Amino acid sequence: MSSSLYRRLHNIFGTSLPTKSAQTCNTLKSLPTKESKLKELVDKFKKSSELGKFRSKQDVYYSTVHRLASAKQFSMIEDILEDQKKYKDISIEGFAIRLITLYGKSGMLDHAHKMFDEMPELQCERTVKSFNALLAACVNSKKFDKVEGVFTELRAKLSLEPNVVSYNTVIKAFCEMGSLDSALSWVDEMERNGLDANLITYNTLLDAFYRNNRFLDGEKIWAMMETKNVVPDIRSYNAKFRGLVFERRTSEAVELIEELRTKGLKPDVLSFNALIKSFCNDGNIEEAKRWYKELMKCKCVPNWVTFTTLVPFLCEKGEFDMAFKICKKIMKRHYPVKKEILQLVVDGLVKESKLEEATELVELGRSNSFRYKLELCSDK
DNA sequence: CTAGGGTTAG
Repeated sequence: MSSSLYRRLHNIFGTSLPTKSAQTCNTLKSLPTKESKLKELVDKFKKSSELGKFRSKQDVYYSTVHRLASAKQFSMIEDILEDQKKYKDISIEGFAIRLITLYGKSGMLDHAHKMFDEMPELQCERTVKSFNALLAACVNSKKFDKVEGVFTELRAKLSLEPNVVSYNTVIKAFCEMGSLDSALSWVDEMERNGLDANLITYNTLLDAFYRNNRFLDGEKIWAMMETKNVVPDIRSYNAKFRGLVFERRTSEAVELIEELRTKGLKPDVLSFNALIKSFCNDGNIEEAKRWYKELMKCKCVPNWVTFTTLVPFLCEKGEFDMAFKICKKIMKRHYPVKKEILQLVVDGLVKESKLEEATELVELGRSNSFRYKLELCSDK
């Protein structure tokens, strides 16, 4: 192998020493730290918030807060969200809900709760929707054990009537805690209050039961749906696929594809991923490949999971050409890719002296890092 | 603008 290719392969996987120029950069220039860059972002965000049009862009709020949360800059999140309370929008419930949701997704449940408590003094009406946003904030912040308390306390104190969404959120919390039987008893509770479980309720339960390897109970939920005339959708089927794959019942998974098709549903990426995984488990590469092709034929988009299940298996079987093709497809969609898997493919291609392909993958890997796009002040 | 359900991880 040429030495320059070798060096490039090692650079991309980070196993070589930093280059001279990088060292110089770090020592002499003292690059702006991540925090100071984010601080800049915070200031820009607060300045932009003065514009009413900016405040209506909720996706910018979500992406900015998400970026700060993944950098663990929680005080910056507090900074930009508390700053929003001075605008008249805060008396619109939808805007307050946005802040509650953002705090919840950032794991800041106390802040979400405080926001909810402050709504009356901010002249903002509270309905069951903001109540539900607070319940969801418990779930999103993974403080699942807080849900029940918030539910009972607020129902008593504010005499808000919970609806299906409220119950579904509580049920989700119990599912996440693995308390599946409590989740079921909340379905009863909800029905005692005159509310019917809907498709979302059932899908939440199906997902939890099959995921916890309680296949027979999953089947019981499925039967309940039928008696209540709730029509399963592709998510219901995908939950069942997970159960079948876990139980290594590959042929039944194949039959399930046929079944959902007769019901007028279309399998999606998750369905195909399940089939691919099942055949990989069985060591059946031909069928795994066939289902990948079927996925492509159905105009589904292979994703991170497709990649992670299929590519290592292809490498194991020495099918580096197909592994290469799939890697290219995935990386062009800018999914962050596990570099250990990429390494397997590159090693295989190098072993087969397919240096051009190996180089191409390495180059793609270099540009594969996730890029954050944000256009602040784009509406000035 | 407004609340609830899917694989990873950003």
